[in-house]
Amino acid sequence: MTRFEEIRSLPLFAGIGDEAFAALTRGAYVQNFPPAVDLINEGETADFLYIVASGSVELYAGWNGRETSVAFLRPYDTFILAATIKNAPYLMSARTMTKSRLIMIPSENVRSIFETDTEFARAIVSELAKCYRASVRNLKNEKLRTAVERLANYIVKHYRREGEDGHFDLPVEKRKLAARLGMTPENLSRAFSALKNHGVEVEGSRITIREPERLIAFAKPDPLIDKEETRESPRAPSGIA
Amino acid sequence: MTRFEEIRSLPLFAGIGDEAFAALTRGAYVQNFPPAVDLINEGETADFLYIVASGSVELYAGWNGRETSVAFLRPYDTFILAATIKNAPYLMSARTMTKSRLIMIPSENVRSIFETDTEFARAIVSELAKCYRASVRNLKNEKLRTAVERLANYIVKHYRREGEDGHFDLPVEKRKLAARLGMTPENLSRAFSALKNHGVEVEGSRITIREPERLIAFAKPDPLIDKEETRESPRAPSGIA
DNA sequence: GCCCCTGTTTGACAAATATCAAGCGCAAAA
DNA sequence: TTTTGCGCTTGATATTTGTCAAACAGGGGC
Repeated sequence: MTRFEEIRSLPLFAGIGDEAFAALTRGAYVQNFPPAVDLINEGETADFLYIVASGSVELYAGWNGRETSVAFLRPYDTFILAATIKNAPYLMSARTMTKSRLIMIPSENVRSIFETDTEFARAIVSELAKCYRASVRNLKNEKLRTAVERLANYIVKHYRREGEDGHFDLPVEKRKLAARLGMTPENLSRAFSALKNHGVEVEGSRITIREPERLIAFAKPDPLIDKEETRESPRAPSGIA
Repeated sequence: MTRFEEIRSLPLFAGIGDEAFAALTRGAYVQNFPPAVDLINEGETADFLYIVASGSVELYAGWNGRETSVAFLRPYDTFILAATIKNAPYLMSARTMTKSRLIMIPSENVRSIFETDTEFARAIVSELAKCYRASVRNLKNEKLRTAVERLANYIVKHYRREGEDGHFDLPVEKRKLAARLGMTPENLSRAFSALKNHGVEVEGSRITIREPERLIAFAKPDPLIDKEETRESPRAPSGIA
């Protein structure tokens, strides 16, 4: 029994042995953070692999005075895995969005247990592939869709996730959502207005989908862009012999 | 000695044993393709891992009648690694750009050798991390920069790669470059014009950088967006004790 | 050498998105 | 309750990017 019991059963660790898990968490931290705390900055080198145990974390990046959000993370997402593995500088910064509990595992441990534990190696690869594919989806979303279309698909995704009873609350400030969707807050405001014509109503952070069919007809969600992937790699295609 | 001698020394295979390499290439193909041949389509499932042995390949994706280029590959890039590992559908399509020779390794082999060969596992992870990071750079480039800025940085990158003697030839059609940089051909044309004010001259596919300092001052290249990464993961930070 | 095809450029215009400034509204602090 | 602050919205406008159509240019086949 360790401080890290809560992550022991995560897909990333479920398959590995007790000694390997102990070695992995040696020198690891569990730490609580208030909202809006900077965790890492792009350009720094990767000393830890992070796991979100509770709360939420924003990955973002900047250039030439501009800034954009790349991802919103929830339990039990990991971040900075690629930089950890390559022992390379972070490409993104991270900050807490809400009060959060994070688990920090020394990069060195990740690299060395990777060598000795095949199950862990497989889990790492699967997690990495998941992150990579998420990034490709993100890129397609950005390059192939307009701002209104991105918002429409964001709403469809949450509509499906949070029960399809026709409404949900935005989990983040609108300004952050705007950055995540690659637009300005003003433009997001107008995009919400535009979606009134497609059966969406907004009141503060409460989103009501009056006519799901119309919204979906407009958004044209595509599994190759919008589907959320699990970390677990299927050993065989499900459903097909 | 096998048909696959030419890839035996690639970083991806260099560290693995002869038997493992033989097992990996069992059932593999080397195949020549003319230009503009469709290789795979997004949504299909991954039967092979591809390696570009010669020529060049375009990764692209479409949605709702639109299409965009995601990457241009050269020897000895791999593609579709993440889908191979997760046994999941491709998120991108691929076609040859020029006459190309491709090596195709059955996904099943990749997955099974991954289990038994630690060196191969490490190489796979490193390759995957490289692709992931490239995708993040791609996304930052797209979200943080205007069309003209993306073009300027593209030129700076090639200026540095192809010898800094002040000129180089575009390796692809302008229409494809436009798609890669996330704009229309017409807009690319105008972006080239705009760069005349920053020391760049264009004549057909010949790019001449008259005033590199001015171009670079405008482009503001950033290693966290524009640097090209090697697949090899450093075992320790170089230069620092 | 000439023609045709295709890719590129240019121009005029429209749509999408950003910017700047002001006003609004709600919630926390006084 | 009132005030204040901050995030959000709205309006006016500028910039960026896309669309459509036409002109242009160069290379391959005849």
